[in-house]
Amino acid sequence: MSRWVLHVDMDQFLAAVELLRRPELVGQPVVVGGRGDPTERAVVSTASYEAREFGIRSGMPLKVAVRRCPEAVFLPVDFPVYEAASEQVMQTLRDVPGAVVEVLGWDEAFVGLDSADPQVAARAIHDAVLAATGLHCSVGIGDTKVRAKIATDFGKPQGIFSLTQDTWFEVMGDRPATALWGIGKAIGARLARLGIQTVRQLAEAPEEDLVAAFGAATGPHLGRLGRGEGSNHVDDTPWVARAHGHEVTFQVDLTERAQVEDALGGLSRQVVADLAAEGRACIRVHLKVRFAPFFTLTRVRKLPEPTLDPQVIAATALALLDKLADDRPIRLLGVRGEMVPPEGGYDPSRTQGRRGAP
DNA sequence: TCTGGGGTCCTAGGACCC
DNA sequence: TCTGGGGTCCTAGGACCC
Repeated sequence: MSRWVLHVDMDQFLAAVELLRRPELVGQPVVVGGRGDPTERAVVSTASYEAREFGIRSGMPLKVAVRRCPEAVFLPVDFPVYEAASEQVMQTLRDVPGAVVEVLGWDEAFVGLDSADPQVAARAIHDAVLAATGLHCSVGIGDTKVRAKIATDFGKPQGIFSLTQDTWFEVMGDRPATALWGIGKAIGARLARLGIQTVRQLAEAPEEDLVAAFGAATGPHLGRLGRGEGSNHVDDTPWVARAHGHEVTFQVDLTERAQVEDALGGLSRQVVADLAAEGRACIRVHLKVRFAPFFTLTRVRKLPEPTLDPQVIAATALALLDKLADDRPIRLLGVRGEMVPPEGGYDPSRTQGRRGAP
C-alpha cells in the first residue's frame, strides 16, 4: 500500500451537463457561454469536443466561435445547474472508502488515498462518478499533487494516466515549461530569456539564478515545479473565501458619469449581499476597470473601518476611478470586497487550494 | 478576431516608526 | 559628505488558474 494522489477532472463539464438534459444535442458542436447569444460580448465557458474540432476553445469570444462554426449550438451559462452537478460529483468522491477530497473548482478535485493499485482505484472512481451523475471524468495518478494534476491532461477524455518520479522526465522533460501548472505565457517568456525552454532545463537550472530572476519564494517554487516536486498531502479542510467580487462587461461602452455611478452602485450591492451572507465585513475595496478597447487596471483601497454599507464601497470605488483621471470609454467595471479574516487567520495549508469557482 | 467572471498569490517600493 | 538597519503597513501591479 502506498499513498497516492488522484486528480479527478470532469470532461467538457458544462457542455456535458447541458447534454444530459438535451440529449438530442449529443454529437453536435455545443458551446456554453454568456447568455447564449454569439452576437454579444462574452466568451466561451466550455466547448464540447465536437465544437473543439472547429478550433473553439474556452476563453474565446463568442463572436469568434460562431465564425469558426456557424452551425454550433450556443447555450447560456446556467450556474445553479452546474453547482448541483458539481456537488453530486464531489459527494460521490467523498463516498469512496478511505478517500480524502480536496475540491479545486467546479469540475475538479484531488483525491488522496492508500492503494496497492491506483489504476484500479482510478477506474472505480470514473465508474462511480458516471453511475451517479451520467458524466465522464479523467483521472490523473501521481505521487505528488503537481504530477497528478498534469497527468490528467494525458488521460483526457475518459482516460487514466499516471505520472511519478520514475516517469516524470521521460514524459515531461522535453516539453515546454509552459506545460506546467502555474507557468503561463509571461513566466514562460521570462524563462526563455534565461535560456530555459523545457521542463528539464527548468529542473536543472541553478536555484540562485531562479531566485535572482523571480524572487525568494517564486524562484525555488519554479524549480520544484520543473521536477514535479511538491506536496502529496490532500487537505479536505473547507475553503474559506478571502473576497467576493462582481464584474460586468458593457455591451456598449460607458461614457456618462451617471452610468458609471449606477454600475458601481449595483456591483457594490451585489458584493455586500455576498459578504453579508458570510457575515463578514469588507476591509478593502478592489476596483477593476477596462477602458476600451483592451487596457485593464486594478486599484485597491483599505477602508478606515470594516463595513457592509454598499454606499461606502461604491464611493470608495468611485474615488479610485476618479484618481485614475482617465475619461476614455469604459468597457468593464468590477468591484471586489476583501473580507475580515476569520479568527486565527486563514489556514496556511490551503493557500494553494481552491481557486476560482466554488 | 476581440477579450467573462470568479478567484488567489507574489514582489517591489514608499511611508513611517523605533 | 553621505545617507543605519530592522520592522510594519499599504498600494501598485503582475501573474496564474478554473
